[in-house]
Amino acid sequence: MSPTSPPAERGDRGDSTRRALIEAAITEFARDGFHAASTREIARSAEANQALIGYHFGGKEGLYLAVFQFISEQIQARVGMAVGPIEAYLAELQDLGALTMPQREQCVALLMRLVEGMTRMFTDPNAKPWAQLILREQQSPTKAFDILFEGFMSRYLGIVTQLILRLRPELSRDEAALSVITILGQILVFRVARSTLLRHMTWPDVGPDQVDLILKQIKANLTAMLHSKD
Amino acid sequence: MSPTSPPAERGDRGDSTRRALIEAAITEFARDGFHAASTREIARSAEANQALIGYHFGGKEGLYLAVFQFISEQIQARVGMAVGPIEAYLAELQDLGALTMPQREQCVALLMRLVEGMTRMFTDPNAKPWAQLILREQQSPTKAFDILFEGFMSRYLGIVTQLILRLRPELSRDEAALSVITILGQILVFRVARSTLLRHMTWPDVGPDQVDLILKQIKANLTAMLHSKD
DNA sequence: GTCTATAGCCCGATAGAC
DNA sequence: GTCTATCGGGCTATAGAC
Repeated sequence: MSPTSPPAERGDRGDSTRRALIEAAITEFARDGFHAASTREIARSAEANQALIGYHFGGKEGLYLAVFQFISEQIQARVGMAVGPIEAYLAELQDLGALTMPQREQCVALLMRLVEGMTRMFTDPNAKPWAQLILREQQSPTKAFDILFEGFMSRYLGIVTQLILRLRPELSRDEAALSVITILGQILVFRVARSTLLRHMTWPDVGPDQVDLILKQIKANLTAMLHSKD
Repeated sequence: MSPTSPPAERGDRGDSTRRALIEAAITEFARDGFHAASTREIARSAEANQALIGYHFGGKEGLYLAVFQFISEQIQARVGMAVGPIEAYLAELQDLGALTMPQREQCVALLMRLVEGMTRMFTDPNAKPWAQLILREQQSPTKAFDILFEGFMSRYLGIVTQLILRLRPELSRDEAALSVITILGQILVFRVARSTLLRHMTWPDVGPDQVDLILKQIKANLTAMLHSKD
């Protein structure tokens, strides 16, 4: 079955244990990283036996990878749904030349929706552990990073880049790709530099009202970037 | 003298040991975080005795804080130099109304220089351990984050915000402050999402040529933001 | 598939000689 | 200030009963 299947048998019991261990592990690994998490604490939090980590995942590292596999699947289910239709739409436009005005507006709308979705995902308090794990993995990538990149990042960045290229055809592929990274930066910063954000803005927290302000700012920047004449 | 002085005596020997331990600790703490670093390994790398960490810094945590004190001072020496004169210039402009064209151009030039300095600092391979430590501290801030924020972040963000406010007087203080965060994001992303960057751009590494491209992109975005009419 | 028990290792802190 | 030696504890992995 899946590459992380237990060596023997199938059954609800084992599955629910695996699931509980993964969910507990997400919290623990996110808190202070791989090394700071202990398998004892994960097992306690999952109300499972510590030895089962070895049995189901081969060890602490196997559990870590299973966590990323799980997260990647969850995000694909959440974001990937929107990506497919856009890829189809872009393929449709492919052979055509310059965009008509309605097509252009449609592309802008799609771009905004993608950016909004990603921003909401990264600012959602429920996704905090995911975000922390992903960010940590970026700075010293292990095999887990490949799972993430292949799982959803690659596709997401790809369609955003294509949309930018459509909207600013004078850009080279590299210029468009680089501008996508700066857009990503404007989204990530609200998770990455959260402490700086709160202190600089003197916000008590990032709640729904703050997310609205953040989205307004990012969208305004994006609009400005799309109208830029350099 | 300094708050982290050893409890007794003064001398070159102790100072150089302290310094060696701090520099070794920067590397070790940066690698995989506070918990993964071991005092034994730090001492070995500093060619000092492990027990001296307790003597000079009170323990592992004291050494961690001393590392951030050191980094904060280094960055202040590097960035702070530029900040003082700009603060003075902004104070000069304070009572005046709308900017004249040459004043406006001067403000844009100062802003660009600040952004370029920060970008170069964060992309400099030598600063990689600093950047890693700073970023980790943001996500689960300890006392060390206060050292950083008070040490240089606060002043830097303050003058950038003031420059933006001068250049776009129609913005509220909060709008200007938020746009500064998105600028910060465009700089940080090249460190934070380094793995994604390399894979997405298919760059082998971030060298001087890539930094030039990055700067060009960030400056173009900034220009677009400053000319935005919303 | 789940459990207990433990082997074997590395850790941070510190007492005490110099 | 620097060193050696060690204490006490937490860790992962695993053997073996059920």
